[in-house]
Amino acid sequence: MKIGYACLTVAVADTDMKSCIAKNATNENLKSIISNNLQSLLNMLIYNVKNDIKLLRISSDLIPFGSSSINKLEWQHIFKNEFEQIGEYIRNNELRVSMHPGQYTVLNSVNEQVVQRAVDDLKYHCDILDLMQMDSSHKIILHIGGAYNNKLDAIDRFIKNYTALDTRIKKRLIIENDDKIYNIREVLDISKKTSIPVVYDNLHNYANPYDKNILDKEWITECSSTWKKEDGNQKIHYSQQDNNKKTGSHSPTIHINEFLSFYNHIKECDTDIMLEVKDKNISAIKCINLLSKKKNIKYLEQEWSRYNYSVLEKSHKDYLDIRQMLKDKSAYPVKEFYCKIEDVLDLDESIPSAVNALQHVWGYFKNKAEEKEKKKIQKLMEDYTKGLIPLNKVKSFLYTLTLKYNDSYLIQSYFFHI
DNA sequence: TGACGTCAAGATCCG
DNA sequence: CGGATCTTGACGTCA
Repeated sequence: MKIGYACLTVAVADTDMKSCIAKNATNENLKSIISNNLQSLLNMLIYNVKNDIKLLRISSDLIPFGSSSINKLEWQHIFKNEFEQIGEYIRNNELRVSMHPGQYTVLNSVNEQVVQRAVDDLKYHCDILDLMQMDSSHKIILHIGGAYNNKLDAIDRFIKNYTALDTRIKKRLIIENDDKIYNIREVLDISKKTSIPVVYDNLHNYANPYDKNILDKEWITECSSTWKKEDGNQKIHYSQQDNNKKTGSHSPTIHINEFLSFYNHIKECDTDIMLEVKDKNISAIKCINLLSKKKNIKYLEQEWSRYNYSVLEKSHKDYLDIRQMLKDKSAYPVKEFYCKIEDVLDLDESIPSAVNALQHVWGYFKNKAEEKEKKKIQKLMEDYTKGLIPLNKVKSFLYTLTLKYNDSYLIQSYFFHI
């Protein structure tokens, strides 16, 4: 079983995807952006290997306007070697990658131009995986599309347009239930007619159920039979509801207890799990450590080095409690560790606690900072203490110092990002 | 015609 | 001038 995250990282250096707007899409500009993005992708994969993250969805933004005539660069040729190098790295490390055109790639549209653009977009996504020389277990996931007041016709159109696709695309394509239009029953029915593997998305099923009484596990089991040997291991999407937002909105982080009960419910299915969550790699590591057979406290210590200042920001007492929790080097209190962190991060802001954490972080710079930086942080801290400015003003200045002085400990800290 | 979702780029404002 | 903050872009469907 592999667990992964989608498209981008939080608190990982040199993994940013750059882009541009149409009017700036000159060959020169595109070349520099693509070069950056391929290097970022490789850095992301290297980070994933270091952190035991075996699954990644590659951002569709890898090549700006990749499926549009706006982009006239022959990027497939220019960056052939880079793609091959990335593919080799993926295979050598037994990673699995995927791509996912967004809601705006609509294969079953009533508008032929929209369909043509969707086909072009699928080609573009397929080109990337083909250039990396990835086998057909590395998938492209697609939504069914719109309903157009006539779902039966719309489904027929999907099947017809799917059937007309190149074989190289068809063997990568997989479909998922969405949160508004096509529920899992309908997607499975489409699969019956087309043999397309089905990805079950638990939150979409919650938002757009076929039958509320049918359990996740039952759907996942039914989906498993749509996956053939050459498709690789069955995949699902997993996310949790953000209770402060509308139904179907992804939670900021994966809550460990809720994940664990889901996992225990479906673990015999042994699927790969793509997490869809705001804090990306952070939740992936959390879930991986939770289920890891390695059970070595060094992994929790490493996580602690990333979370510690966020905890200190909320509560000095809880900071000490967690340090105590990690004292026994033969133990692996993974559940208690993450539950405690989730609880602490949920606490209300406390100005004295936050100031304490800010001063700790400032400690990394106070000897090398310039005079004007010393003055600025002093002013920011005073203003924050008086309640004149919000906390993130101070944190964002400390983050610019982190980047400027390139402090490797703070760069990997979650303090500036959660 | 705006909302939807998503992210970074671009534009603008501020000291 | 640099940095912070607000707005736009890019996509298609649906109310």
